[in-house]
Amino acid sequence: MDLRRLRYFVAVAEEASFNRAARKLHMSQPPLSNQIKQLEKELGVVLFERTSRGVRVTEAGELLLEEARRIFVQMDQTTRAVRRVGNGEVGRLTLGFVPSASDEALPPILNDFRERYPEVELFLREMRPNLIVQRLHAGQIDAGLLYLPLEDPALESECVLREPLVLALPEGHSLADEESVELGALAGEPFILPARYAMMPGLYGQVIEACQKAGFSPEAVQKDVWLMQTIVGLVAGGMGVALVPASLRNLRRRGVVYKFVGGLSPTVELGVVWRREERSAVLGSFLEVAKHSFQKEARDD
Amino acid sequence: MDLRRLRYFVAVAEEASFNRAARKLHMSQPPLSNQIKQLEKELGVVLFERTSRGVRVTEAGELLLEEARRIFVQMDQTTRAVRRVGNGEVGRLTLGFVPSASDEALPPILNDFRERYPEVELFLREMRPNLIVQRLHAGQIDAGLLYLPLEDPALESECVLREPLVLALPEGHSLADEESVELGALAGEPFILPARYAMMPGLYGQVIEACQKAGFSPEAVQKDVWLMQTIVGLVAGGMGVALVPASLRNLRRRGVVYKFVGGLSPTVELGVVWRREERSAVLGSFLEVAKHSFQKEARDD
DNA sequence: TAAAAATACTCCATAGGTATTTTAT
DNA sequence: ATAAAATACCTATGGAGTATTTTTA
Repeated sequence: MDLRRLRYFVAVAEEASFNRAARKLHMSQPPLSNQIKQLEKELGVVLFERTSRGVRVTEAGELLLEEARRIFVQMDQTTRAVRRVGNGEVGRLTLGFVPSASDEALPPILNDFRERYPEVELFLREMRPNLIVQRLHAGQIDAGLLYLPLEDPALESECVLREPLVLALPEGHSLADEESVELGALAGEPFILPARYAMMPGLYGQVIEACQKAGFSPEAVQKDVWLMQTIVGLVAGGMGVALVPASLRNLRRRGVVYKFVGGLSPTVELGVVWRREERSAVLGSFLEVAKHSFQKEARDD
Repeated sequence: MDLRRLRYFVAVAEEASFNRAARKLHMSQPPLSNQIKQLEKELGVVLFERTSRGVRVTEAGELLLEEARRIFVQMDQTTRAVRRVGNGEVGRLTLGFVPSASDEALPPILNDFRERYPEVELFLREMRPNLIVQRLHAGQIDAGLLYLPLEDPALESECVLREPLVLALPEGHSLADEESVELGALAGEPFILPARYAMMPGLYGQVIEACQKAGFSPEAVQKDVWLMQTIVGLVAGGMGVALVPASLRNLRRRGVVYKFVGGLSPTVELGVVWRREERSAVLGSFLEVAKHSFQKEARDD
């Protein structure tokens, strides 16, 4: 019993006439009669009482009519629902992110995403970058937000926010009054360095690279500091200097001044990461929004 | 989205492989791939992630799989239900019958019918023959049980019980001691006659006809008596004699004796009546049982 | 390279069209 | 006599088959 015949049946039943139903179905009457006859044969049941001025459904036809309508609304609802899931308009998505992401990058992404895809359930989990990678592999999160680059063939990433590194100095520091500081002037200064993770140069890599380009290796007075807040705290305590993402300036803290780095200032990229082979539609939706909101940010600069 | 494609989809999803699914569906792999592709195109949604060692449903596919299964059970239940209604195994039927029918004819019919079609709701209404005809025309009852014949082109009837007419005499009557009575001997006797209805000779017609064949017209001391019990009561009261269906002998009443009529005894037919153009399946079931139970009765004689 | 899916084509079954007949009012 | 459904026959779309190529682990 296929749906075309069921459609034909409903049309004939509703029009109480093969001719009218055929017209409504944009076909001629004979094949319609044929299809109904085949449906009746298949069911082993007479569905219509044929009279000379039309047609009337039998009791069995009455039942089939009701059920057919029910089946059609179910089919319709199913197609809609499947399309919505397929287009990533509905579903769930778990996102892991490093705390710094919530300063600048995350809020606009979340706003845009919630507006465009209100029926996607979003689960947010703050975590360390290495955990993000691990959980991505395990399929426990669908996307991550962390500092690029990332050397992992199974993962793909794209920049969401590019920001300059700025120098964080203790208030009383000798360079604290300069307008801009050359990175080379920091050779020999005690540095507070962010955490480094295997296979993920990330922020640590950018800081080291920037110093090396300026001709020196930073002297680590403290390393593997996980939270940016902590780094800034240590700077405020006079333990040393640090290179931090510019958005950290939002974190105004007594005893710390931020200085732009002279010359071609080093930058760091916060990016979204996902499993390369993952094809889920909600992820697609999320990535679309994330990339789009990056371009918007870029234009705002 | 037609059901064949949905079936194919379910098979592929369950087997997690186009090849295995094709084998299970008794078809080759390429057209199966085609059908799935067309389904995906129609929905605008990717249903499978194709890998080199098989296939895995996407999130949208997962949803479609669930819904497809639901649709299939619904289709299945619908076909079953429609078949049952179409075969007259389920439904409702209202039957009108004259009181005499409940003596002999009705009980075995009802027993057989309830046994074979336990899911047909049966409504029974005792009524006069003219009402039976009227209600049949009005569609308020589906079948009737009354004394034949019936001259009505819109109705069809069939005999369910043929019984001889017997003579009911008051106990003290001069013929009460005879073994068998010739009908001719009743000429001039005061007769109690059953009711007559327009277009329905019925019992009245048979009595008159029997007497006429015996060479006389019955002398009506009382006519248009509706209930057989009343006729027998009047006989017991000595008001006259009557010809009644043999099953009335079940009604043993003081002051009445029943005598077989000699020669070729007149008979009367109780029959089932229905609208000629009515094609309902439950009616078919009922008529089948009613006719069958008549043949059984006939064999039992 | 081996296993599975995709592509390219060929064929035929069947849905649909046209012409006509049958049926019932 | 007329209107509607059934029948007969024809055409063509599209589903299914075979052979082959592409893809990925």
